Parts: sequence; structure tokens; C-alpha cells
Amino acid sequence: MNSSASTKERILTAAELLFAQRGFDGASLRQLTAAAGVNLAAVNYHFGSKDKLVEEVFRRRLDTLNAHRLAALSKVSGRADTTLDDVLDAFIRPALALSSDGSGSLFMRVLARAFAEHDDHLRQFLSENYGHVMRQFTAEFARLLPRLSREELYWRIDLVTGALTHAMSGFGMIQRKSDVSEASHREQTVAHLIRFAAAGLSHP
Amino acid sequence: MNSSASTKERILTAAELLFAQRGFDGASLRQLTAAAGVNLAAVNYHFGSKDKLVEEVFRRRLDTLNAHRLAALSKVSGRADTTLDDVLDAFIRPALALSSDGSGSLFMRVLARAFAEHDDHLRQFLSENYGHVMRQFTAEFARLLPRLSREELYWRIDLVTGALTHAMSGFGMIQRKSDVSEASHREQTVAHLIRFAAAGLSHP
DNA sequence: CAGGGAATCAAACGATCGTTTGAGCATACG
DNA sequence: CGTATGCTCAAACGATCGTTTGATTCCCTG
Repeated sequence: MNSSASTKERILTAAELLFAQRGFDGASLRQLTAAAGVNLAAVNYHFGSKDKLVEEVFRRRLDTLNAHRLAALSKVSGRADTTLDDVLDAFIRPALALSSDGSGSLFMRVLARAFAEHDDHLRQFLSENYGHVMRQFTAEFARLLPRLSREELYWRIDLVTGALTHAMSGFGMIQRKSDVSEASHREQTVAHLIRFAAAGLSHP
Repeated sequence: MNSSASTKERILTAAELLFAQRGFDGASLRQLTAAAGVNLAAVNYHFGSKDKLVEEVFRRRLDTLNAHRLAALSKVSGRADTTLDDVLDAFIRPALALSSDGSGSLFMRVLARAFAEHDDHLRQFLSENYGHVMRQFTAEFARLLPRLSREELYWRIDLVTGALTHAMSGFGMIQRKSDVSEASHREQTVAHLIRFAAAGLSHP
């Protein structure tokens, strides 16, 4: 573990890894603080409780992820020449960029766990802090797919969300071949997911 | 809890509910046996350990689910006039039938949890016992989508799996309107998922 | 009716959990 | 220099975990 980072950062990084590997319940504070190289009491001192630590793990990544998503969306939102692919790109590319920077894909696995857990408290936290992002994207999807009823649109967005979360949490993610650069591999993956999502959203 | 069922069945039913609600770690044997109305020691007596109980929860549902899937697949497999929708129907309909019979949708949530957990032991158990089903469906998809490379096919099947698991675990599942019968609502949902999956699998 | 294996029971086992405590250490300010 | 202040530390707290034990009850068979 990087001993130059602050105690809080080291805890957050170790927590992200262990939450991805063993789940929120499965990862104990003793494993976690040992991996981070800090004292057991440091979690409660700096974050208050284990639950607050979980929230901070989400906040740290989702703050930048959603900022990037909204920035990308604002560039294409409302324009007459915007395509469905443009909006999906704004949604998918920032998440994949997160997955590429070292430990980033771990966070998508943590997010997949949060979806699988039907924990009310965690869902409310995510909804309160980051629901507006989904709302903005949904509005733009609705504009580009006027043929779909609200019910139909929600259905398809939900299915696409499931597919993307599943894929980006690293399940069947095709391994990068050694003769392909990291950047071009990511570009291929983005194109891949966009094509799938666009087909699922806009099929007749 | 149904006091007429056997102790093993009552444990399995209560376990399915609590595993869906709180996860495999989060649901304790004390909560579980109390909900089932049996003694704490009954789990270890009848199943050997908590891990074995988890496996039995999967086995009970997947045995019949996969039998139905393979039976439906065998009716359309290899025929010249079989369509993609036919194969998807064979895959989706049995799962949705499971979701409809009372506590069945709980099992899809348990399955979604199993996907989110990257637990090696559980994944190996599922692969060993039920991997052949996915292999048979994959072979049939490959036959009907000869244009796709193996890599491309695996990608799309993985994305579809994520979408279906996500949806059937009851996330955004549209509530049945009171003026629609259960049977016709299920029929609509099957058609819905098939259309989405077909679009995602076969798009150009 | 007597005997015996299967099932259930209350109770306890050691281990591990999240959290709290109070002493000890560092650095910065009057 | 003395003393706040922020942080780290080992140790302990009570609670809960999965599992085991040994006695007791149940029910079938000979």
C-alpha cells in the first residue's frame, strides 16, 4: 500500500479493493486497516463508522464520474444534430475511463454489488446524491426517442443499465490483446458498448 | 412460515428469502432458522454447513429451471426454420415462470447476488453444475448468428445476460396493472425481454 | 411393548465483528 | 518553554457469528 498517501486516502483505496472482492459485509475493518497499513481505530476516527466509509468510497468516485458525464452530456444535450450514439458516449466513456486507470474497474464492481444489494439506505444515498444525473440522461433519451412511451423508455434504460454495469464490472470483459494499445482497446470497448446500447434502446 | 413442509424445505425457503434480502453473509443462521421456525442446529444437521445450504438453495431452483430451458431449447435446436426469438424464448420464459410463482422472483435476486459476488467457489459450483446449459444455448446462438465472430458473440451474450439478470431480479420491473391478468402480463414481459435481447444480439 | 436410529432441542464453544477508550505521540502556536 | 490540537496506537468492550455437543424427544420396526 502506498505509504505516502494520507491515512484517509489509503483507507479509501484499500476499502474499494476489499469491498469489490468480499462485499461490504464480507470485508472487515481489521482486514481493511491491515491492508491499508493503518490502525484499526482510524476508520472510526476519520469516517465515524463503517457505513459512512462505504458512502465515502462511492462519493469519491461518483463525484468525478458524474461530473465528467454531465460535462460530456452538456456538449450534446438539446442540439438538433445530436445522435443517440453521442449521448451514450457521454454516459459510457467516463465510466470506462475510470475503469482504465489502474484500480478503477474495482469501483465498477463495487457499484455492481450496490445494485445487487437491495439495501434501502444505500439506494437512498445513491438516489439523493446522483439521481439527477440519471434524470438528465433520461430526458435526453426521451427527446431522441420520441416514439417510445415513458414506460417503454424506462424499461429499456433499465435493461441497458443492467447490461453496462454487468459488463463494466469485469465479467466477460474481453482481455486486451498484447498487440493492442490500452487507448485503442478502450476505444474499441466504448464503440462496442455504444452499439449494443443503441440497438437495445432504439430497436423498433 | 408453512409449518406443514419438512424442516429442510422450510429452511431452504427461508434461506432464499433472507439471502435475497440481506445477502449470503448478511443473513445469519439465527435469523434464518428463526424465520423458518426450526432449531438453530438444524442447518448444520441437515446441510452440513452454511456454504452447503447456499449450494442447495441454488440447486433446488436451477435444477428445474435448466431442465425447462433445455427442454424448450431441444424443441427448436438445429431446425432450419428456427428464429432467434425462438431460442431467446426458450431461455427467458422458464426463468420468468419461476419469477411468477410466488417467491420465485426472490431466487432471481439471489442469482443476481451470486453474479455480483466474484466468489470463486460459488462460481465454480455454478459452472460445474450448470455450465452445459449456457454452452448449448451459445452453440445455438452461434448457428443463428454466423456473421459474428466468437469474440463478438461472447460479448453480446454477456451483455444480454447482464441485462436479463438485472431486469428479472426485479429492479425496474414494471408493476402489473390491476386490469391485466397475471398470465398476459407475463406474456408481455417475455415479449419485451425477447425483443431487447434480439436487438442486442443481432444488430449490424 | 421394547429398542434404536433419526430428528430436535437448549446450551455452550472459540472466533471475529464494529466500536470505544485512554494513553502516547507529533507538530504548531502563545 | 509550555500547552493545545490532531492523530495514532494497543487494548478492551459487548455483541454476534458458524459450529459442535450431549441430552431429549419422536417415530418406526421387530
